[in-house]
Amino acid sequence: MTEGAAGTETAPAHRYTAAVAGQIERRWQDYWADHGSYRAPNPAGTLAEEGAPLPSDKLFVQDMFPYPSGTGLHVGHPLGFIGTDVYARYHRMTGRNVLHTMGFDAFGLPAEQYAAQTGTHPRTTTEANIERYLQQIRRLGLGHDERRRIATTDVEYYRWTQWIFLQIFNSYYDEEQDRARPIGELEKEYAEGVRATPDGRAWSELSRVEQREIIDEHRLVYISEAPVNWAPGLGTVVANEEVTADGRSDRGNFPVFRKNLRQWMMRITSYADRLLDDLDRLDWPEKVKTMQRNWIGRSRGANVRFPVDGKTIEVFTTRPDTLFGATYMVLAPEHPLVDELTAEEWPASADGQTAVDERWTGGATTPAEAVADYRRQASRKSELDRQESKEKTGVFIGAYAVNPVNDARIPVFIADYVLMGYGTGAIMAVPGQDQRDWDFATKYGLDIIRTVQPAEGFEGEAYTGDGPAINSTNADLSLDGLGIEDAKKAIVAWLEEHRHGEGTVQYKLRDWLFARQRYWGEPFPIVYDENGLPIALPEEHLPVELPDVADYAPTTFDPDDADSEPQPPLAKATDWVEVTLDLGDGPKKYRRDTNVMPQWAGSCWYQLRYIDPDNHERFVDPENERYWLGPRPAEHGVNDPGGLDLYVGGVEHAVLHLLYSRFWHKVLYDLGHVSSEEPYRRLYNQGYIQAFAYTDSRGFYVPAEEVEEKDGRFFHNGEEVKQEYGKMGKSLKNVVTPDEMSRNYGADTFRFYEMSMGPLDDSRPWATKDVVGSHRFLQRLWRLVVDEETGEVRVADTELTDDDRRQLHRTIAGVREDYAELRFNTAGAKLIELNNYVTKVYGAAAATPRELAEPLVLMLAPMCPHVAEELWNRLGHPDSLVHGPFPVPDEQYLVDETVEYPIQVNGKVRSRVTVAAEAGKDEVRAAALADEKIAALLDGAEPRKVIVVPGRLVNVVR
RNA sequence: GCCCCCGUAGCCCAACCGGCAGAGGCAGUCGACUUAAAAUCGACGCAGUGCGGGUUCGAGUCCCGUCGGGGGCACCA
Repeated sequence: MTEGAAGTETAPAHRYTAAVAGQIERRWQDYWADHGSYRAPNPAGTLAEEGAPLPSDKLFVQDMFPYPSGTGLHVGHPLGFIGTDVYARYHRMTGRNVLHTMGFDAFGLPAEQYAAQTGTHPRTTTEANIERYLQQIRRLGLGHDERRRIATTDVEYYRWTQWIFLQIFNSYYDEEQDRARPIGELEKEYAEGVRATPDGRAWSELSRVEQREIIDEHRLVYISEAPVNWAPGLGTVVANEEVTADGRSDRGNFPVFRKNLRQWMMRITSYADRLLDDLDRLDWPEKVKTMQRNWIGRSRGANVRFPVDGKTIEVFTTRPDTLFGATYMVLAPEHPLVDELTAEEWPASADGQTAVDERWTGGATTPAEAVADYRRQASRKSELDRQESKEKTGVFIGAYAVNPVNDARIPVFIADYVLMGYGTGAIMAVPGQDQRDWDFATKYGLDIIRTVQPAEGFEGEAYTGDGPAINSTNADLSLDGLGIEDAKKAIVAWLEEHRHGEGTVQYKLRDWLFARQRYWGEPFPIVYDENGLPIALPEEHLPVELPDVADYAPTTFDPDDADSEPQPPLAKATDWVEVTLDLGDGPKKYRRDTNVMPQWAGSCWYQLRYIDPDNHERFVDPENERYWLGPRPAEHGVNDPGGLDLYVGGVEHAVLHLLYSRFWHKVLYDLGHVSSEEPYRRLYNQGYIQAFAYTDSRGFYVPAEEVEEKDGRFFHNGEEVKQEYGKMGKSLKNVVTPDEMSRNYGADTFRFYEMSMGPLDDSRPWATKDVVGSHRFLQRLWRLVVDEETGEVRVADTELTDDDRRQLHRTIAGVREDYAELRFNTAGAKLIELNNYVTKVYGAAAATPRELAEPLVLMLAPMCPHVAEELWNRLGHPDSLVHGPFPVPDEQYLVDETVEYPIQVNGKVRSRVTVAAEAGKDEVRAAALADEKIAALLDGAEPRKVIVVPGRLVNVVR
């Protein structure tokens, strides 16, 4: 009993309030830091622990690399971080060696742009932002191994990024062995004559420059004069993956132009098959796998060559079986053969009698004029126009090709529905089986020949379904009657035999444009010699440090000025660019490469550096890599590629980061530097926390926290406002920060709330008003252990009832399963349920049984580590619970002695009967039928059927 | 246009292999404490699972159609 209420105007002195939570949280955060509680020992190197046996059971959990933005975090940002922390903590408590840390992807545009505006060095801004970011996440009590923090901007880190670049640069893809090999082995093959030079001369007869040029063509990193995506408004080129569907830059939303420039490329296409096929070995969301599959875009088909006036048009088709139905051809307007093939004047039409169809000429008097006009029109169309209007257009170029299967003369067109960037930039058009070709053919009056018999009742136009081939016979080949697959095999064999083509595979995936004309990124470890050839710096010249420059920004241009040329900031650092080095043949003058790597570079391999963050000899010690990332077939199956045990992040990186990272990892694997074939065995996409925003009648945002709801309408200062749903952001005036949540409720409450809002992979709206529920739960739990008035521990060693044990062990079993399956919302609900039970039974009693209180505290620990530590400590345990124990369920309390069966009659519950748990089907059936309500309903009639589902229910069908 | 995911109570969400629609939280109502209020504590479930069909003894769960929301791809030959 508490004494009289006099003077208790405030809350009891020892209640779990935000202030108490704050003290506890800081105290335990200091304790963990002082004790290095989250340090995960390595097998070898500086982070190995002498004398202590290393658990073979390990877990490597990682969050996607955050960019330390200067604007600070809102409550949505840490969702995944807390999720991984809970998961990591649970496993750490069960005795596993858990590696969890967090670093920063710190190169990138914002710091550079800020530098350009203010003159502050990007490093200064970046470091300040990282510090700010760390303050925010430290307040949340994330159990990171602080020794393993890295930032991509650390010279010691990017030194190894450059080193990996050199590994890739110094490699080529051996198609026979299907793996990357050191470039030196290729050179040896040339030198020994195992491999022939392009022009057949002996290797030794070639000049050094010639030799280098041949070698350079095989490297996995190469310079190419190729169409790249130039964004004048950004002042840099960007990768294909960074261009949106409407032809703008992912970042900044500037127009992007295709332009031929000399640029660094990475030969990711060599890995297309492996990147695609190995998806099957990964435990990833299907959605992400599908996106990668689509991006790689493998299609199997054939290349077919069509003769035209002594020249040849080569096309790629996935439907070589329809070759007999090819009635015309189309080249992309920018196809290099167009100029060569365009006729002097319009020929007579195919039958040689009449003039050429006037629909084909675009009204021009000569084919050259038609082509020029059409090209002009096509180039004026933006990407967006092209997509919006799918109306087919094109012109005849006055030439006829010959279909190799039947010698038919078929007209050649140019049309912008054929893209230069895919396949060979030319197609054979088969209107009978392709809707695009059908549309074009009907518009221009071209022949349509069906070569697949449409299914019965087919009423569409082009028929793309399966069916027997028809109209597909020549002198020595007939496909007629064959299904699509068999017809493909037959025609490909025929094409190969007659040298008209061959089976082949095409990919949408292009090589990775790897250079950016910016300042705040990793410099290339490359110099150019007097011949202008790139030379990889030897390892001992690393790191190549970023020089200081006066002006951090690349020259940007009018976003629409397609003719501008990139001018990188590093080019202005002439003292740095012009360098004298001794690369083995005496000091010579060289010119440094002035590009920097794209931001993706640093995040391609950070999981490897987390493993061995201060290894100065290697980027990662092989023994440590094998321990943390190596394949574990015994646990994950014979196909296990290895990699992180859990990687959590947003789905927006589905293609870019995750594809690049896999690519680098595979190169490192091929070269023998890592034992794992994939970086991320298991991937999980957390959802997004979104928020409501409100606009007033003028369309301006009003502070969301000041809006009141009444009867489904919303008011701000009495004025009705409109509700919107979406992102959290300063401009939307709806930002809620983790800092204010920690201040108002404590970090543990915030963590618990975030986890209990719903499944981790769901997106959902933030609701500050709901947080109080989580806070009340922790208060109630606290109250079971600590007397709010006196602060004394109110736990005693009393005996539990059977009911207590059943409740407890059922909870333990359920919570363990939920934690292991990342179902933190239901784990939380089970803890609340148990807590409510204990409160009900012992809340008013003198004391809470220790046997209930302790497991409850331990099970809470992954989600609310601070308050759990505090209570565990007050319960008399001097050691931290970071490493457990975690309660284990006692099987005997998981089974009930009796089971209550609902009895349905025709599917509707009519009665209930309780029988012994071990009762057989017949006993349950008998008990059900003996029930008076059921007997009454049956009214003496024999039931038609009685279904007994053991442990579930009985259904009586009458 | 094509493909994928999701629609359960006023709101956020549970519900295993098809087996009693409700675990948990918010809000609400009632009660206790209080001079009062807040805080706290206790009690109370209002929907039949977006809609229409189908399969089944039985459907939130499986199938078909449809509507709504979210996402991906988009002339890829």
